[in-house]
Amino acid sequence: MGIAMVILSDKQTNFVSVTGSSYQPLSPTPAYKLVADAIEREILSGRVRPGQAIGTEAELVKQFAVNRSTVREGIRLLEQGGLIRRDSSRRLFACLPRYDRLANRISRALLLHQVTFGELWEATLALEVAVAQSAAEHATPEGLAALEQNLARTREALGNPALLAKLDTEFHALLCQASGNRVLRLAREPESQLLSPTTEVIFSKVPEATPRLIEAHGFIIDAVRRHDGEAAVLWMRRHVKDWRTGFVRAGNPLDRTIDSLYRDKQGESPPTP
Amino acid sequence: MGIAMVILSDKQTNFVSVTGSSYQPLSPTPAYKLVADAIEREILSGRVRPGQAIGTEAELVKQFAVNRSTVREGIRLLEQGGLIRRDSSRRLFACLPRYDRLANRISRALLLHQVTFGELWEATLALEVAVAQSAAEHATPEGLAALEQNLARTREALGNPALLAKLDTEFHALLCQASGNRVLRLAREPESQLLSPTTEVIFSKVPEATPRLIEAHGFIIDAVRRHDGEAAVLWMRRHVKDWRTGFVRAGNPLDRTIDSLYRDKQGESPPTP
DNA sequence: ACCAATTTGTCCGTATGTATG
DNA sequence: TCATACATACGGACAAATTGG
Repeated sequence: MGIAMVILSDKQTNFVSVTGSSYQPLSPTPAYKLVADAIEREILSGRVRPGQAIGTEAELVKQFAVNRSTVREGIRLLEQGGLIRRDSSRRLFACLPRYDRLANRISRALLLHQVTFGELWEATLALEVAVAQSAAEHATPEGLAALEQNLARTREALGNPALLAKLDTEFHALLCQASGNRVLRLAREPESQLLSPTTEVIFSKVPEATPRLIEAHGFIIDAVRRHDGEAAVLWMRRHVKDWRTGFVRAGNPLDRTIDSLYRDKQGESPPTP
Repeated sequence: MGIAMVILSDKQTNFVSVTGSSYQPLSPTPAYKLVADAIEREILSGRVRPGQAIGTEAELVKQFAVNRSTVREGIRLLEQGGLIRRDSSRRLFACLPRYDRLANRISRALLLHQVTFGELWEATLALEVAVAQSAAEHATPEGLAALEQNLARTREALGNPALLAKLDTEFHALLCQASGNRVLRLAREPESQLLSPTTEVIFSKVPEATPRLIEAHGFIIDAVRRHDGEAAVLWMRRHVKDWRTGFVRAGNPLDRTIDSLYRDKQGESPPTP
């Protein structure tokens, strides 16, 4: 019922009385957006915690005194934004926006903006180096174990480009997880999504890439184990640069757009939610 | 009309005939989502270029053979996702997802995930250093002029924390623009949004921060002018570290959550679209 | 395991005000 | 001025799922 008050007061500000006689409409916000905003405020302000239930549609209809379709339009806005979710029983819950959904959006946007491999690589270098540094500072034994297991599996994947690419992507994700930095995790996800298809091509076209990858991953793990940030950064930098070299050796120019890479692999569609 | 075919064939795959007698429903995708997906495919595949017009609602109704409400639900999904837009005449156009909208989403998510200043700072350091490097390599005279103008205005803003914070934020945005790397631009935007309120606090509580900021900005501009990436990186690193120091001097622990900072400044609401 | 009430998903038709040409 | 198209909102219908006995 608190929500209803909010929206009603908002509605009143849609019109401002002007001294004298007339009224001036002030960008009358649509009702469905007022509904969405009111609920969003509840969540962002912390009055409704993630995981906590929002009322049923019927309740919201009563509280806001609007039609169910209107409530549903507002809800759809928030659902699309990842702020609320429906569980199996389809009741509404506040929730934390999921990383992968956000990352998907960003990947899609970068594709449409026709960013080049070079731009993507530059950002990746910066982020991966930061991840290496942070992982060396914060890694736990469990994180290290996961990395070592990944390396072991990589050693057994020689000659299997698809699997190698998958394991390489996983290695960097695990390293970032070990760093415990959620901002880095969200920032590197889109780049990772977009670049993984290039990795496979490199492994199939540039044979020497595989041993160098295994060497680099091994040294990075060693550095992380010793909490030696400098060494981790050094090897990570080398590793990421190697991979740019591989991309060029595979016959691609650095200013090739990422979406042209996807367009070539006809079957594979770009990241879709 | 090509779109209509797509959706019709999709509809048929909702039901799969099983050898013998019965039919098995296969997660019947709602009609409005089929509409949205069909249009999204057109855009992502490049068959519809950003800026190009989509049909009117009535045309889509005919093509998909569904009710207008259904078309509108689908359209709203894409509009919310930033893939299509309406111009002044309300006709539908494909468009490039806007950076600031995406960045807003991410900022909101990071807030809700209760990331700490430390996490944010770590990512910012990495990205800003990369920006400095890239800007030194790619900056044009126009980009440099904009940076210099920003610096001049900063020198005149002494003692005005709010304006200083605004100009500092602008400086880093301009530098990133000068680098010409759109991936970096999108990656650093959310961090920038979330951290700008902390900047203001620092300037008001830590007097020595202002001259150090002006000094650093000046040296960064010099380095960029000389295309001296190393110097640009050096000064940027110093600058970003300074700012962490300022945050601590202002009395905050590094593991303070960002949303707690926003909650304190009651008036200022967190980033809303 | 069955039934009845509730809730949600989906879709349709209509109405009103507004912007466009 | 008028016709058209659009945004918004409402009301309702029916199917399917969920809940609570």
